Amino acid sequence: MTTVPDEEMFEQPCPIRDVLDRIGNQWSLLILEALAPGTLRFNALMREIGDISKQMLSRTLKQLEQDGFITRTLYPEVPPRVEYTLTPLGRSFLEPMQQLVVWADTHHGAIVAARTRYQALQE
Amino acid sequence: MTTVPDEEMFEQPCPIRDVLDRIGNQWSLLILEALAPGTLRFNALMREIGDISKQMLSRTLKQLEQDGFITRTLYPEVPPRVEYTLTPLGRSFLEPMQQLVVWADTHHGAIVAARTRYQALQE
DNA sequence: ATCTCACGGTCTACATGTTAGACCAAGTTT
DNA sequence: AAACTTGGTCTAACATGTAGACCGTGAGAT
Repeated sequence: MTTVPDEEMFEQPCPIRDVLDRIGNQWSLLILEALAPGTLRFNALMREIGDISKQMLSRTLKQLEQDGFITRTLYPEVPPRVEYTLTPLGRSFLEPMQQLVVWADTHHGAIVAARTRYQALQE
Repeated sequence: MTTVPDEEMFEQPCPIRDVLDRIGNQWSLLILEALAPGTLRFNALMREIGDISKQMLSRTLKQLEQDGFITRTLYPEVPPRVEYTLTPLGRSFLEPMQQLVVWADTHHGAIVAARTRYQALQE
């Protein structure tokens, strides 16, 4: 399973997989959402998200910067000020993501209901 | 950080968070996508996805079933046959998800370019 | 003048999540 | 009768995520 059988060598960058692996995780999505209203500083982001560790915030921000979703601006003051802002690419991603958020909001009730139903069947 | 300051007690099920925590991960998204064309059996799903472990597939499927995205049908034959199918809820999720896939496909080039640019700035 | 806090991180030890692979029971193929 | 198939579960190794200490500088409180 580490080595893919020769028959299906789709290890060549499948764009969907590549992108989904990056943004398809709680933190990236949440950070992007937090940045949607506007620029935020590191600690402000942390407060906004609430339960992310510094390390994961730092690491995920670095990834998002690498992939061109956000820019990182360091103002060499003291104490240091670092601002994170969505790039046009990042902002363009907000649209499909909003669809997702709307879907989540709309169908949340159905999901909770499904869970309850499932629970009931378990006894 | 374990205990949220009293001021911002949004521990009440934020629907977006709740839903995103579940489907906001590689495997859920990938399984849902694999199931989009139609019903699949356990091992077929594993082959389709390619690099998921049995345990994670099993666990994620159980979650998706709980949340009402898919149904699990066991045919008591031997060897056992188990089929996974999207529910209407699951199918309705495909739409915002497709938007995301289209976005990924469209902007993949830009992301790769951003990575290259970032790499170049590092030396 | 010293004590403490804020800033944006990094580092380390621990906790949790994920993986590969053995194992299961029973029927079908070799 | 030995081996393979099915859909999983279990375990031990490994990868990832967490909390919390720590850093240096400057400002405000004592």
